[in-house]
Amino acid sequence: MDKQAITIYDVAREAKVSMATVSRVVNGNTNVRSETKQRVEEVISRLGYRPNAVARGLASRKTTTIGVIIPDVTDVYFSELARGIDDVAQMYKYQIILANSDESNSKTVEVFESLLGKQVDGILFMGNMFDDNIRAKFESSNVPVVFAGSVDATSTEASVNIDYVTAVEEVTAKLVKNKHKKVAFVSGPIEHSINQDYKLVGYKRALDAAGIEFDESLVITADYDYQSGYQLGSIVLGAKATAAVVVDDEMAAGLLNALTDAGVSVPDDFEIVTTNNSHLTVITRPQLSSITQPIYDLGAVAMRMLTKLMNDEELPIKTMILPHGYVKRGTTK
Amino acid sequence: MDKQAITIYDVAREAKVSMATVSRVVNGNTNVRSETKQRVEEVISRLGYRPNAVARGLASRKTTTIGVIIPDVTDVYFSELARGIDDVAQMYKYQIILANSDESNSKTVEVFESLLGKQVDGILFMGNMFDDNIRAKFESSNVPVVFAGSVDATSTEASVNIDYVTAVEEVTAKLVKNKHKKVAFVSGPIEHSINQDYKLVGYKRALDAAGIEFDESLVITADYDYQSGYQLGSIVLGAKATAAVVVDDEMAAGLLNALTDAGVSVPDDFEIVTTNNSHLTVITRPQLSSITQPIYDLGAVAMRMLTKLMNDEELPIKTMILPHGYVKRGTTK
DNA sequence: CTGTTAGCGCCTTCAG
DNA sequence: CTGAAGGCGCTAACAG
Repeated sequence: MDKQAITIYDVAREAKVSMATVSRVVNGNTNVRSETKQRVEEVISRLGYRPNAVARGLASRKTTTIGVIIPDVTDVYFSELARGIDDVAQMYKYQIILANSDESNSKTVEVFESLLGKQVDGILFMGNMFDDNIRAKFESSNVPVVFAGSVDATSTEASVNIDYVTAVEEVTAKLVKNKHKKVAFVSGPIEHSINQDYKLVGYKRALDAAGIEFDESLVITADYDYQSGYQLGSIVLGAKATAAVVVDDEMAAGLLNALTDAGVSVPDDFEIVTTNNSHLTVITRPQLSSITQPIYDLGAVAMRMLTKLMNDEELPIKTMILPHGYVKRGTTK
Repeated sequence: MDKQAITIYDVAREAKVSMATVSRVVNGNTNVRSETKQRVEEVISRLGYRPNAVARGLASRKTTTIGVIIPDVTDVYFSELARGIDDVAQMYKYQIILANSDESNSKTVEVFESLLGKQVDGILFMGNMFDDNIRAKFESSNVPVVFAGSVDATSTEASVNIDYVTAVEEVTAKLVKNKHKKVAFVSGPIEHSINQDYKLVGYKRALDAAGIEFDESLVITADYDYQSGYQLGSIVLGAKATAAVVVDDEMAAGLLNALTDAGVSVPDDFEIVTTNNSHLTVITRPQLSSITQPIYDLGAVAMRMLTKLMNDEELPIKTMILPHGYVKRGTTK
């Protein structure tokens, strides 16, 4: 009861050619007389021959498989990225091995190693947590890696992102312009490079530009989920903030509902801007104003870059910045 | 610039043993003197040897890789299932090749074939769309397949689900008990077996039990997303329904907001029950009452079943039914 | 245009 | 307990 009943040999015998010829037609090599090619193709479909990708991978040293490291498929932001990745991967005939890392360094190392063992042709990395150990492993491995919707200030890998600094700076400026003196920066774990080295920097720049002094107590962090956001409600209020830039839609939804439940009227008494423009932003009442970013495209472009890298092509630009925007909804005035 | 610098031969030479011995220690074969075993292990870690899974797969005919067919990673229901799958897969040292099908028959066939080509040891299928063609392919393939959170009334594959019929019957009964004569059944595509052969059946049973005649015009279908749900608002109202059982949380959120925006007060003038109890149910205002189901566990158990199948163990029960429940929130009285 | 011949890196009998 | 040898199914020169 083998997975594989018939092999290239069976086809060769049946078509009265050598296995090399069968291999040629299967791989679209043009050096085959169209007559024999047709004969082979006929036998292939008659026998239902399906090339064994494992054997092919061993012989050719290419698996047409890439590894995708994702913090959590369950996160809407990352799953949208993954969708973009998968669509262009399928387009280029690559399969995807997906592995959740939970943003844990040890798990990341583990799945990375196992991906290398599987001889993937490339790796797409999503996540914002790495230590020097991981960075070193990435750089010393011989497979191309590209970061999708994820940044590491000190990494030299290729990546696709938006300009997080400017995006956050812009929305913070909007809030400041609306006369808010105390704008909270509601963030995920501050040790994540994307928060510390990018979004927070944008936030500070806007404050600077407006001559507002940075206040550490307005930087409020928690996990990227609804419950955490909800629990932050009282903390944000306690800090006397009257507006907030939130780095995650789930958190923003939680914060919004907490404020509403506490009798704070949004946007009249408090304004909120979130960053990912996921479908959540439209489900909450009022709907969430948000930075917009082409999440799907981030994934798609990253995958496209990876195909080039795997094809030993040079990348004109290693760090790709896609355009962002802003959509005003009900949580801002 | 090979992916694989050092092979089993290198280790063998360095440790002054044959490659067979190295293979034995790598595979945990006990027939190795502990002394030589240690020597080999020392060399392995010193050289940083990492077994080539592709070569191993070719030689052993096992890839420790499974295929996961998912309608759309972006869907919260399925991504939660996928998370359960991945977690126990990692536990059993299996890798996952993920492929989106978009519930399209042609795409499903395509990814299924490509998964077989990759010599996966098993396949986990999520989705509710299949024609006889796919069914036949599943059944004639030599790799085990299990359905996770997905049903096909005429399939003989192993599967893990909840009792959709009863679950929907129960909540419909609740609504009927609240004096509603016209309860809408808001469904995804009715050609999906899960809707047609399960949930709709439960809905009808509850009606029957209450002596209410089934009214075709109260079966309202659309796509499984927020926008579709929102657009259904006027249709549901047009059908004079005063309550609805909705088969998808995104749709339910859309319907809820549409009704609210139309000035219909939920739950006073209209009651809604949804089915997946995803985090969306808690974000909407009022919060959505919902059937509860152990989505993560559905995936986890399905993966566990698959490991048994791949291990040629018999399954005591082919169709696993996990318990469901109900949580009352703000959209019901 | 087609066939022959080596491997790819590892597992797995079969001897010893 | 250990080594030798033959594949697994396919690709990739190399001849012809």
